[in-house]
Amino acid sequence: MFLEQSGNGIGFGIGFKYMTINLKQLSKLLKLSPTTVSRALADYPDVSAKTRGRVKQMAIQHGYQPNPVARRLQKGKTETIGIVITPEQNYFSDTFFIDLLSGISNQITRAGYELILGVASDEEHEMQSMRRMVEGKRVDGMILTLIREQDPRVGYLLDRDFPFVLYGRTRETRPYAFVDMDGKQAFEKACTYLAGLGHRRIALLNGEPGFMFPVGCREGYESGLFLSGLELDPDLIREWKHKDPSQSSYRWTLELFKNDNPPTAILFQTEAVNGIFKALDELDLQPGKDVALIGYDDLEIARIHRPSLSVLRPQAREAGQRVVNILLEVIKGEDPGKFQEIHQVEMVVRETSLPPS
Amino acid sequence: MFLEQSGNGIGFGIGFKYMTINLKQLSKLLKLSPTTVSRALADYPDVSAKTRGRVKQMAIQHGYQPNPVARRLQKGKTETIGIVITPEQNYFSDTFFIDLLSGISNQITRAGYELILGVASDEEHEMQSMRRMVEGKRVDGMILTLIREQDPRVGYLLDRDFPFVLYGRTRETRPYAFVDMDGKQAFEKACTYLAGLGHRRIALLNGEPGFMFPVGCREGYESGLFLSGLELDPDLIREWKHKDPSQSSYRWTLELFKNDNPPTAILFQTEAVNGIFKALDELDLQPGKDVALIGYDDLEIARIHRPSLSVLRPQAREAGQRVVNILLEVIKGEDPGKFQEIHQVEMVVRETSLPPS
DNA sequence: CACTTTCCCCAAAACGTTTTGGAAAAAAGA
DNA sequence: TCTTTTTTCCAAAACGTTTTGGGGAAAGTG
Repeated sequence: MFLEQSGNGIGFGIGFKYMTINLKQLSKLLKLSPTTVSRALADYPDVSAKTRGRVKQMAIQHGYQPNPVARRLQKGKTETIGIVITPEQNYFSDTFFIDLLSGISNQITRAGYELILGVASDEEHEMQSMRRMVEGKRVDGMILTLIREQDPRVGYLLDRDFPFVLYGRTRETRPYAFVDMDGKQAFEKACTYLAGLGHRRIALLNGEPGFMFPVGCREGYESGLFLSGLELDPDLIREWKHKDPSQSSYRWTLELFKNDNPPTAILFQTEAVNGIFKALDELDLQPGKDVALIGYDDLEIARIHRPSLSVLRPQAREAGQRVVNILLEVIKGEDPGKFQEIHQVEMVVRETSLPPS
Repeated sequence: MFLEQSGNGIGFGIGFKYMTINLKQLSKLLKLSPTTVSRALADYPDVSAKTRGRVKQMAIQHGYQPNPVARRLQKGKTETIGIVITPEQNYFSDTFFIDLLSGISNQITRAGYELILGVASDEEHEMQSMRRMVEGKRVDGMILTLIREQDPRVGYLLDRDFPFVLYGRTRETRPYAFVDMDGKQAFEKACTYLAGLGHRRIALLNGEPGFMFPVGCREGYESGLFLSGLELDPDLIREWKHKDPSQSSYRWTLELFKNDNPPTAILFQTEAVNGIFKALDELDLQPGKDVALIGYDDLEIARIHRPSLSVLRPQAREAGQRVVNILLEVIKGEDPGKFQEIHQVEMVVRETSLPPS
C-alpha cells in the first residue's frame, strides 16, 4: 500500500518518525467519517461498541491526540486558566506558595486544562497582565492570590462576570468564590496556647497592612488575648514589610524589647523569622527559652533551625486543588457565591513554644 | 440604526457592556471584507493608508482584539512556550529563579506569546509534563532549567527536532541552544581573589552531583587553586543535597572543620548559607572574620546578614530574556547551534571576604 | 487609443476539531 | 409484508482567524 505524503493523505515518509496524525487522517485509516471517530473517542452512545473499540485502538496505536487549539476554537473555550504572581511581594521565599502552585497545577492538568503564568513587578503590571488574559480571551478563568483589603482586581472581574476564585478574601459585598485559610482561628489558637503556658506578654509581628491576611491574624490574636483574659497592648503589635521581611522584622523585634515590660512570646509569619532570630541573638535572648515563638507557615527554616520552630501549618497543596476545582465549577456556570471555603490550620508544636522562664 | 443581536450580526444589547467584537462584525461595521480588515491591521501594503487608518481607529474604538485561539489554528502555531519546574529541587528558595522567570515572562509577553507552567514533583513527572506539552501540541518550544549532566529531556527534544533552549548545559554532542552562566569563571575569580588575600586553605561546598552546574563550579575552583599555586585537597570539597540544602550544608561544614588543617575560606552556593552560618556559630567561628565566605547567587539573606555576604551575582533576569529571544529564533527555524551563550558573572565584595586572621 | 502596470480590495479556502440534523440500515412490531 | 422504531453512521456547518489567488479600477506608457 502506497501512502501519500501531502495534504490530508496518510503520510509517514522517512524523517517523519514523530509526525503526528490528525482526525481526518485517522478517520481515513479507519474508513470512517471524522464525525464518527470524534464521537467514538468521546464515548457517544450513537456509535457501536465494536467500532468504538476499533477507533480507540487505532487512535492509541497511532498516538492520536486531538489538536487542542482546534478543539478550543470549536468549543469556544480556551481550556486555560491564568494566574499572575508578583515576585516583589516576596512570594517565593515561601515554600508555602510553591505548594499552593503545585496543587493548582496538578488539578489543572488533571482536568486537561493549561495554566498560564504572568509575572508582574507591581500592582499596576499585575492588573495589566490580568487584563491581557481576560480581554484577550486567553483564559477561561483567573486565580487570584495575595489579596488586598481593597482589591481592584476583584471589582474588575465581577463587573464583567468573568470566572475567578480568590485564594484569600477581600472587602467586597457582592458574592464571589474563595478559598481561604482561617488565619483568625490559627492565631487565636496559638495565642491561647501561649497564654495557657503562662505567657502574659504576647507580641504580634504582623504582615503588611493593606493586605487581607494580616487582618485575620490580628483578629485571632485579639480574640485569643480576650479569651485568655489578657489585656491588649498596642505596643506589642508591629508590622513588617513584604519587600523586606528580614530587615523590617529585625528592626521591629529590637523595638519590641525596648519596652519596659517586654514580651515573653511572639506570634508572626514565618517569612519574617530570620530578622527575629537575628534580633534575639543580638539581644542575647534564646529563642524558645527566653522568648517563645510561633510562626505561621511551615517553611524549611522552621524545621531546620535548632531549636526547631513551632508553627501554624496551612495545607497549601490541598487549598490549591480546591481553588481549581471550584474555578472549574464557576466556569461551568455555577454560582460563585456557593463556593466560600475557610480551611482550618493546624498547629505544630516544636521547640520554641515553652512556658515563660 | 437597528443592530441585530444574534449570529454574526452586530449586537450590543443591554447587559453586554463588555461584549467583545470579532473580525466579521468589525468588517461589517466598516463595510469592508474581513480580509481587508485583517490585512489592514497587520499593516499589509496592499491596503490604502486611508482605509488602514479607518480600520485601526474603529478597531481601537470597539476594543477589537483578534481571537488568539482562531489565529493559532490558522497560523499553525500555539504562540505558547512551556516550562516545567520541580519544587522538590528547592528551586524557589532562590530569588534567582524568580528573577529568571521574570525575565522569561516579560519577553514572552512582549512577543505576544504565552507561558504555560508545569509543576512536577520529580524527574519522572517532569518528563511526563513536558511530553504532554510537546506531544499534545500545546507549545511551540520548551525552556529547560536545572539541567543534569545526563539529561533525558535534551535527547528527547533533539530526537524529535522540537525547539528548546537550555538555561544551563549538559553532556550532549549534538548542537543545541543554551544560555549558561559562567560558573567556572565565577568560581575561579572568587578562588583567586581569596588566594590573593592570603588564604591557603580554601574549601568548596558544592551543589549536588548529577547536575551540570556544580561541574563548572568545581572546574573554576580547581583552576583558581592552580592559578594561585595552591594544592588541591580533596578533603576540602564537599557536596550538599538539593532536597535539604540547610541541613546537609550544616553537616558538611562541621565536617570540614574536623580537619587537622581546617579551611580559612569557603566557596559555596548561597542557597546553602543557612547551614554554614549555623555550623560556624556552633564552632564559635565568626563569618568573615575567622572564615571568609563567598556565595554564588545574591539572595536576600546575603544582603541582610551582618556581616553581609560577599557573593557572585549572576544576572538572572537578563539571562531569562535571552533564553526567550533565542527560543523565538529557534522556533522561526534558525539553527540552534548558533545560539550558545555563556554569561559572565560579577563578584560583589561585601564583608565576608577578608584576609585570613 | 490600446496596453501594461499599479493600487486596492475581496471571495473562498484552510487550519482541525465538535455539533447539528439527518439518513440508511437493521431490528422490532403489527 | 408493511410500518415503526432503533441503531449506526455521516455530510455539512460552525468556531474566528489568516492566506491564497485573483479581479476590477485607476494610473502610467507607447
